[in-house]
Amino acid sequence: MGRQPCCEKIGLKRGPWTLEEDHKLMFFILNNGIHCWRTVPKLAGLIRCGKSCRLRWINYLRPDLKRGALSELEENQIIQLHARLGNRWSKIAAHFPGRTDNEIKNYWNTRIKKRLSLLDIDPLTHKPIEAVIKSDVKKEEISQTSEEQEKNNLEDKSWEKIALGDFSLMDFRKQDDLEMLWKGFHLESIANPIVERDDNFSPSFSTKDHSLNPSVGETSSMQEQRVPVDSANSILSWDYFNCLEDFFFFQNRH
DNA sequence: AAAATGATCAACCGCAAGACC
DNA sequence: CGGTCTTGCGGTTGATCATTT
Repeated sequence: MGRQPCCEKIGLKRGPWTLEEDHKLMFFILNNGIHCWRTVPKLAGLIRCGKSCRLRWINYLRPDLKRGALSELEENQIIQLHARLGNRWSKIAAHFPGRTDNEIKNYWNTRIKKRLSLLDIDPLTHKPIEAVIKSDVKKEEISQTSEEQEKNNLEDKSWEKIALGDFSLMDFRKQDDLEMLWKGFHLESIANPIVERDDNFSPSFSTKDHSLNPSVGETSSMQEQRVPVDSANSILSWDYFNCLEDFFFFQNRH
């Protein structure tokens, strides 16, 4: 016997929520809290499934939601976190109070992915696309000469400097140099910007926690457990991406 | 002005994990 | 210990709005 559906779907309303539905759900949750999503629609007088109500609450109605576009700082943090955590959107969202996993996932898919692609960075691996292709080829090669190794080390060192914010080595007027470094760039090994906190980190953006007492939200205790991930542990600055972006823009104009 | 195309994001779906009995 | 239920997650879809042709 297969699993039963989360709810009886026949006759249930689907699609965009109306203002009236939002009011009903919000009024119910703020007055009663959530004990079982399955029972919420019935008790709140909604013709929706519990899953739909849960999603609506988490992604839209929660009082602690942060509205508006993500800041550049947040965007940079998302990129760094994605490099460490991959597509674990709920884990990433846990670092951004008031933001939802859905929001961050959408932002990644519609904006950051494109931005990285424009910079020839593979959004999956966070490595330059050409380097990814090259590394695949290299896997098939049995050995590498010491001379080549020495050259690669030098290239890596240069990127390390840049990642650390030391632009003194870079002469952006020489595109050849830039391309040479670009090819040798290995983001993952250099950047490693965020200490893995998966296991000891605060519970994810659990709706259970704050939804049981939505008026309180998660402002106090949960936020205290969160560890800011911005500058402290970050070796790689997004500034240098912007710098490259500006550089290419400048080059294309001339 | 209309059609085509692209961008955005809310909402849905199926699956997996954990809780419960 | 196994079956069922509930919740949460990540991938995907499709409606809507904006921009381009």
